[in-house]
Amino acid sequence: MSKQKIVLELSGGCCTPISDAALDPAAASEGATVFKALADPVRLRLMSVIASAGDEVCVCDITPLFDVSGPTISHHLRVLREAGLVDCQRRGTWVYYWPLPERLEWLSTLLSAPAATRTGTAS
Amino acid sequence: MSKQKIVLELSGGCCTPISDAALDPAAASEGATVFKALADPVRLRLMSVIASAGDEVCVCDITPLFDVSGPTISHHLRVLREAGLVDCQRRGTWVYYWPLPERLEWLSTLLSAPAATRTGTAS
DNA sequence: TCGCTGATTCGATGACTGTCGATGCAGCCA
DNA sequence: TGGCTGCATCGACAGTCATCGAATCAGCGA
Repeated sequence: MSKQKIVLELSGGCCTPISDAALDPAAASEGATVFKALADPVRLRLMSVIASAGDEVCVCDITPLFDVSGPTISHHLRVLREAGLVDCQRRGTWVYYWPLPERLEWLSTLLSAPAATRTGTAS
Repeated sequence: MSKQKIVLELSGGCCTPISDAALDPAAASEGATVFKALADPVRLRLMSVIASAGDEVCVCDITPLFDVSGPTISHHLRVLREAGLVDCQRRGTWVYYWPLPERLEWLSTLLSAPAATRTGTAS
């Protein structure tokens, strides 16, 4: 749970018709949403901080690492949360965040073999 | 640097300071740029079409697959090109695009183990 | 209960981005 | 050479996003 191994392989198929192997628009839209969540330096670092911690991280430990205001951090964390990349829980005064690795794995799959997602991408 | 199979581990240690394992801002900025290039449904499908073809693809074969105008396709292709995800060459009347897998591999690395990039990109 | 701290939400704003039509450039063919 | 086709670039515009300060909510301790 706090440690996982990811093995991925790039596939370089050579004979599949492009219109057949390509991502369908629905999967592309969902994928783009998740990529968009990581398409910001602050959010990418946030994700990195949370993921590399291996365990849950308190917001109060995250905020001082960045040069933006608290509300901005909160906004970015929400984007990551809505993208399914992290989840959080309030415990007393503090709020803790932890990564959801499945989503990252799904992204890796999308990157390595876009065609593979055609058969099952229902969220 | 260009391996075809990637095996990585998220650091599950309980004692690593998060600020130590996290992506440095420079790497985060570069990563965000590439993610941003994929953070659009049209571009993600474009990338998928080009990557899944396994070979170079003519723009004239790409354009009819999408519901946007030619200039828009051209714009998105340029974004992918500037992100280092694809490259192109004019051959006679037509322009051909092909994928640059190294960049996708680099992204996969970033996704699987953000901390791993410290050894290569730390200032 | 009251005040304090931590985190989120709200509203506003400046900057960026996706899209289009018009235009320009490169190459082919009659 | 002149006309045609394919693709890129330009300029404009509407929509989205990152960011902030102010306000609000949740929980703790005196």
